[in-house]
Amino acid sequence: MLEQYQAQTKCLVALDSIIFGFDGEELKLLLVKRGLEEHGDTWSLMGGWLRPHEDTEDAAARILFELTGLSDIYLEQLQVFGAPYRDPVERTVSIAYFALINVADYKDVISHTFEAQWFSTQELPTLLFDHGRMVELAIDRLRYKATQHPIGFELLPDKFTIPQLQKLYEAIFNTEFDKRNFSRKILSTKLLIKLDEKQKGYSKKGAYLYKVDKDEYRKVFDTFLNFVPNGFMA
Amino acid sequence: MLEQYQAQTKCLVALDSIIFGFDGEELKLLLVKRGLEEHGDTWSLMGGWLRPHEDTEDAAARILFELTGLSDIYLEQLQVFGAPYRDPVERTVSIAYFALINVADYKDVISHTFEAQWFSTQELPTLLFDHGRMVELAIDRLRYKATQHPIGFELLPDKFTIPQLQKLYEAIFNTEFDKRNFSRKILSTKLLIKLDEKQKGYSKKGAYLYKVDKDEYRKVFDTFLNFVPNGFMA
DNA sequence: ACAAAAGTGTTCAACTTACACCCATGA
DNA sequence: TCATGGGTGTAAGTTGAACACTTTTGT
Repeated sequence: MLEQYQAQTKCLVALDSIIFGFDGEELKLLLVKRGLEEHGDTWSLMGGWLRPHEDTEDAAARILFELTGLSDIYLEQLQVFGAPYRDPVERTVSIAYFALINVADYKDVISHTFEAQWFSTQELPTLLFDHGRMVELAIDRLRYKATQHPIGFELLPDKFTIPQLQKLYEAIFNTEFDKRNFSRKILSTKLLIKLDEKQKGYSKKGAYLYKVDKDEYRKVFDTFLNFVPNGFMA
Repeated sequence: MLEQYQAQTKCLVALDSIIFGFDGEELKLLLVKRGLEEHGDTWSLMGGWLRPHEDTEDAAARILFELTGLSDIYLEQLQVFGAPYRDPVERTVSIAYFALINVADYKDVISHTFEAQWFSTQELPTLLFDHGRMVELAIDRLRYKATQHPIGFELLPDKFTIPQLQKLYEAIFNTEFDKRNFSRKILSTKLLIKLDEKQKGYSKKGAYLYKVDKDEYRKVFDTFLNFVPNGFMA
């Protein structure tokens, strides 16, 4: 009975993360250049190996922490990449994740094993293996997701202004929105709480700061799939 | 340099498919009871092992073919399930896929290694390992997807009627729609071509048969992510 | 005083929803 | 002839898109 298990081939399991950040103007990706010993000086996604007794989600979070020093961040499984020769050294199945982090939180956490750098999603270098395809897919998925879920907040600091949020969505979709319509729509979700402070410095007038109503936010997220929807069909 | 690879642990990689079907009334799942030697008489998803030089997508399609005799069917990666002890026998990472098949095409392809049976999604048996969670996730995903993509056609025969399609969507969302609004909306997509035939037998009057405009269908699918959308944001 | 960004309202078109009656046919 | 399911139109409400001016304040 258990010979069925013995007879099967085993694979290395890697976890690679597409790490999105937003600097106020552009959507960015955090890429690493691994030490020379490994894959020369090709930029690649942040990745690592699954440990023997580790959950795959936990492993992705661990690896992300090792690079950025950040924990408790938005991390979603993207897809498995399992072409047989994707890694020429040895058969490896890679589970790709995408992460949304607030660039301001990522304050020069220096990784000693990796050289890390933010790249604009508009001009990325050539990436290792199939990492380029992973990135394309992740951008599509981020867009898809952002149309349906109020996911964008994950990329901003705790307090932010509506113009900042608009810039973020404009960067995600690579387009422009009308600010009157944008603010009306965003406020109609009731997910934002207006604070008494204004952000100063960026503009002369200053803009009101908002924070996310976390309870509402979670509610929207969890109940999202239980409705009868109105996209293509309903 | 390559010791990095040697030092890593390897896992078994399984592929498990959630196979959806529609019988005209209910949304169904095809489950199998593996031979007694293996996991007793617990119902489970159709699954198998990744072969040494096989792409993961190909493997999922192969396993599906082995059970159903069907090829070239809708198959989408759902998620990896990688909890360390999910399979008590040996560490196995499972890639879950969901498949949409037209029940009428699956005409008693008898699997000699497996006992297979359709179950209503409303009353499923207890499933092996974490297969129950996979199923829940797959149903959510099918709903999500069906709101955005005209994916439902995959579950119907080549020629179908609008009332049939409506029943299908009602089964997917477990709700009811107004038939006037439904047909207006479905026809507004321009994805259906009305045929000159009527389906007889089911109703006295008979209903017009339609087929999918495959070119349009592909177009919609491929371009779907390139628009600026109107869900939560845009 | 002026430049730069923030904030706010209205109108029109498109879409969504709710709702009811006649049609064709087989039994 | 009647029971069953198929097919169609309209009005009201809601939502989305387009559009311009006033406010604040740092320089």
